[in-house]
Order: sequence, then structure tokens, then C-alpha cells
Amino acid sequence: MGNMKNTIKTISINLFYKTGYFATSISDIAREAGSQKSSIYYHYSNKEELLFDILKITMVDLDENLESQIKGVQGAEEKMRAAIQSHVIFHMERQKEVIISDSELRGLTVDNYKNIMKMRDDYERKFQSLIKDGIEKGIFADMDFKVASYGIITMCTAVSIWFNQSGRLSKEDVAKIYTDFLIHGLKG
Amino acid sequence: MGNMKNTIKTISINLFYKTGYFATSISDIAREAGSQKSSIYYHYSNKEELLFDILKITMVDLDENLESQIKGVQGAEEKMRAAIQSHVIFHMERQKEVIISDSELRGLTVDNYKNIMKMRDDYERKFQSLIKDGIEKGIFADMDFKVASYGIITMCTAVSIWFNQSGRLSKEDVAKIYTDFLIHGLKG
DNA sequence: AGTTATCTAACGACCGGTCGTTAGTTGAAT
DNA sequence: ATTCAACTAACGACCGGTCGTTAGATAACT
Repeated sequence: MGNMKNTIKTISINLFYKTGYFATSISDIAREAGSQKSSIYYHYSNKEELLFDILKITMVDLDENLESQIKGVQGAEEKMRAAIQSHVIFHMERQKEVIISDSELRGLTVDNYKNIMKMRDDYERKFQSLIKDGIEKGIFADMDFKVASYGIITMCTAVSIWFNQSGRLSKEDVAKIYTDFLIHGLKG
Repeated sequence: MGNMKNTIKTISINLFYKTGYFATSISDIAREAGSQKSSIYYHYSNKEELLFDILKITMVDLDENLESQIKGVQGAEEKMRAAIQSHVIFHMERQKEVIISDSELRGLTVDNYKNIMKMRDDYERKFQSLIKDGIEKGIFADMDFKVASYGIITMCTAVSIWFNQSGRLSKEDVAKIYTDFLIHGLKG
């Protein structure tokens, strides 16, 4: 199994999270991996590919997580609750990767950037159609569903910044508070 | 007046916003300013001081903005509305600076970092006491006021990312949508 | 033997920052 | 009023160091 490749990826996630993509050198990664920096180029053809790999897997997992959590849930409000909860919990469980995803997009060249942005847009549109559906069914108040989606997603994404794994509140506590708060906002 | 110093700052804001702090070199700034990079060191003793200057002024302005907007407003709900509106509009008017403030803190050494974080904490605490006040007066639902403050602030901060000056909605439109949505969330 | 994985060594480019120097301006002493 | 020293603002050359990346040799496994 590609053990070294996985080591490199895990170390990179930690370093990119702690220090940032640009401030992390290939030498830094190699040092932590206990290898020479040239060895990294056997597994990844360049630094950007390493970043892209992290970002892409994170987005795929985030999307799969959403799909699996809302599948089979009945009712516009309940579906929205499931979506919010899935997003919030994912952002508490995968803090490092989602923070990298939000702050290191500048490290990507045009094609890779477009690739990630397309995945983001698709994901965002799923939230928008849930909101739209709730409005049409009269469960949510009439409002600009795009702005509502931006507000909800950005608020839920930011739990990755402030949530503390060993803090006062559990992931489920936070998810409950956020879900209730946002559903009230949507119902108006 | 220090015209060149101001030019350097304005150019830096644009470059840090567009390309990021680490990816922007002193040479880049000098080129855009039409000077030599060594000349920049007459006005700023190093690259970090330039970043710190931008971040500090932004935080001071943000805080002054909040204070002036809630001063004299009566009632917990109305005070909260004023606070949200002031935060949201500031983040639409000063998009570049607040995005730098949110993404380039890693460029600071410990002392400067602590300095900015203290200002952030103080600012955050003002929101928390407004929420606490509303809960105690029975105007807002009983909830974790700290989590509520994180949610509200992060959601409102993120308008800087998606808001488009020449888009469909005016700053006032967005502020109204956000304020109504969040007040409903708080009232529960 | 051949493939896979890692090593050593080096490359050119660029980085933030320093150096000594030079005009132009200011302001006090002569 | 003239001199002259101090200050402001900027110049261009240059430094040591680090960066991402490549080439070629070598070791380890199958």
C-alpha cells in the first residue's frame, strides 16, 4: 500500500493547516516525513498537486456526506435540518481540511481552481433548492433564497474555526443550537 | 503629507487581497508603486509592519463603526439590529481589508498577533453582551449566547466574500435580509 | 532481473532585507 | 542673506538564504 504517500498527505494537512500552504516548504514536509524532499516528487508531481489532492477529496467527502444524510428524509424542514446538521458536523470533524479548503484556494492554478469551484457551486445549489422548496411549500418565510443559502453555509462552515474538540460543548450540542437557530431564521 | 506611504498601503491592500500576503513580494509592491523596493523600507521597517498596519487600522475602524452605530439606540432588539447592520455594511464596504484580516493573520509574529486578537475578542464580547442582555430581558430566546455570537459574527463577516458591489442587491438590501433573518433566529 | 522507492547533489530563480550614496528640503547659526 | 549641518526620501547594487524542482545513482522488494 502507498504508505508513504498517505504519510505525506497527512503531514501536509497538518502543516498546511498550522502554517499555511505557501509558508510550508517541501523541505518541511520531507523533514516531518523523515525523508528527503526529492522523494516527495516520486508520489506527487509538484506541490500544487498535493494541495489539490487534499482539497478535492475533502469536497467529494463533504458532498457524499450531505447526500447520504438527506436521502430518505421526508419534509422540507426535516430535509433542511439534516442538511445543516451534516454540514456542521462535517466541519467539526474535518476541521483542518476544511480550513485549508477555505483559505488556500489561491495555491491552485486556473484549471484546478475551476474544478474545485464547480464542486462548490454544485454543493451550494443543493442547499438553495432545499430552501426554495421550503419557501414554495409555505414552510419557510418568503425570502431571497440565494442570500439565505450564503448566510447559512458560511455560518455553518465557520464552526471549523472556533469549535474546540475538547471544549464545553459536544459536536451534537453545537449542531442542535445551529440547526434550531437557522430554522427559526428561515421560518421568519 | 506622507503620500508615498499611503500609496504603498493602498497598493499593498490590493495585492494582499488579490494574491495573498506571502505570495506578494516587496518587489511587486514597489513595481506597482513605481519605486525601488528599498524605498519601501524607509516607510515601513519590514514587510510584517505593513501587514500589521493594515490589520490594525481595519480593526480600529470596525470597532469605532460599531460604537457609533449602537450609541443612543434604545432597546435590546434595536441595539442588536444596529450592531448587525453596522457589521454587515462595514464588511461590504471594506471587503479587501476584512478579507486580508481574516486570512493573513499567519503573517504576524506573536506580539502583533496577540494585539490583533485582543481587539477581536473585545469586539466579539460587545456582541455577546448585547445577546445576553436580550435573553435576560426575555426578548430573545434562551440560548448559548457565546455560540450565538460566533454564528452571527461569522455569518455577517462572510458577506465580504460573496457580496458583489455591482450585483443584484444593494448593501442595504443585504443588511435588511441578514438582520431580519438573525433576529428571528435569536427570538426563536 | 526488473520495478519501485528513495537517496544525494545540484540547479536557477527569487526572496526579504541591508548597504552606501545622493538629491532636495528645512532650519538654525553666522 | 548666506552658510552649513541635519533630515527626508529615494536610489540601485547586492547579500545570504530558501524555494520548488530535476537528474542520476542507489537500495529494497518481488
